[in-house]
Amino acid sequence: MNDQFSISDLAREFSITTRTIRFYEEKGLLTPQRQGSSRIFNMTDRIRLKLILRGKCLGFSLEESRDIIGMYEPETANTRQLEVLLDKIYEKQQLLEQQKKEINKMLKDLKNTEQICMDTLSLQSDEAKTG
Amino acid sequence: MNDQFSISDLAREFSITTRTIRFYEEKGLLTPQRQGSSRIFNMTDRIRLKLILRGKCLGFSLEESRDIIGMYEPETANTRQLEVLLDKIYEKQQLLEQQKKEINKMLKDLKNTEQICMDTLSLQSDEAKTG
DNA sequence: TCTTACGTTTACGTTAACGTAAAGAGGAAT
DNA sequence: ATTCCTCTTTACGTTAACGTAAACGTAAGA
Repeated sequence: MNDQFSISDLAREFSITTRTIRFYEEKGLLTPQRQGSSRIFNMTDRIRLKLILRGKCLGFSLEESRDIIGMYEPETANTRQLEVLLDKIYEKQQLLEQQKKEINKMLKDLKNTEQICMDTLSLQSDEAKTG
Repeated sequence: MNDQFSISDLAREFSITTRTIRFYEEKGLLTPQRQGSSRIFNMTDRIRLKLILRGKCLGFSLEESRDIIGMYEPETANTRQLEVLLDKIYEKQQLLEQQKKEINKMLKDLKNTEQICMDTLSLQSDEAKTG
């Protein structure tokens, strides 16, 4: 079945440990089915895991990732919940745009330092020739 | 002097605690001068602190920020160090570009969910009128 | 002179996010 | 039958990044 994953399937695919996956379940971020005592994950679980790891890569806590997951699944929400959700979405969008700005600043600075490094290196190789 | 900051000056400016600043010094990320027993920070310290906090916002550890700081101050490096530094810079650039991609994915998804929310809400308000 | 505000060091406490080890169950292969 | 592999639960351990509290020094202001 294309929609069935064991815990080690997912662990392998995303290069994490099974402990990590169990921990996420413990925290309520994943809710796999059971076959006997073994966990069976489906596509929804897989996507959630992907979101968690993406959030992690961006410096989000698991609690923030929990929010993010909620933002991806608005189907069950009522009007009030949807409004709260929209607010959260706006907020998160602002934060992401801000992060992009910080990244761009850092990239610009790194490019600058890169140039300095290369200039210095080429200067040193010149000195080696003439000195 | 425009280039002198007390610990609480910086704490106030960046909305962090003095404990945090002392902690960064303890870890060797900041190296303020002393006036008696009091710490005196200069512009370099301020910039370093800014870099640390920017890194933090992007999910970097203090050790990674230590690396970043090194990338901003290549003056003292010799040839070998510069080459290592360049490698680190390339690596960090890759990572930052990757982070930007993740952010864009997430922004796209959020925009999508936002639309769904708004559609659902407007649908519900229609139902309220006709129901 | 006393309080208030700021600074110091030392040191134990806390939280998130897992790591790691122990002890065991269930199924497949030799 | 036993070895191997994957799975389970329980539970203590660990690290980063500070928080918090105690106990103290110093200088300004009422």
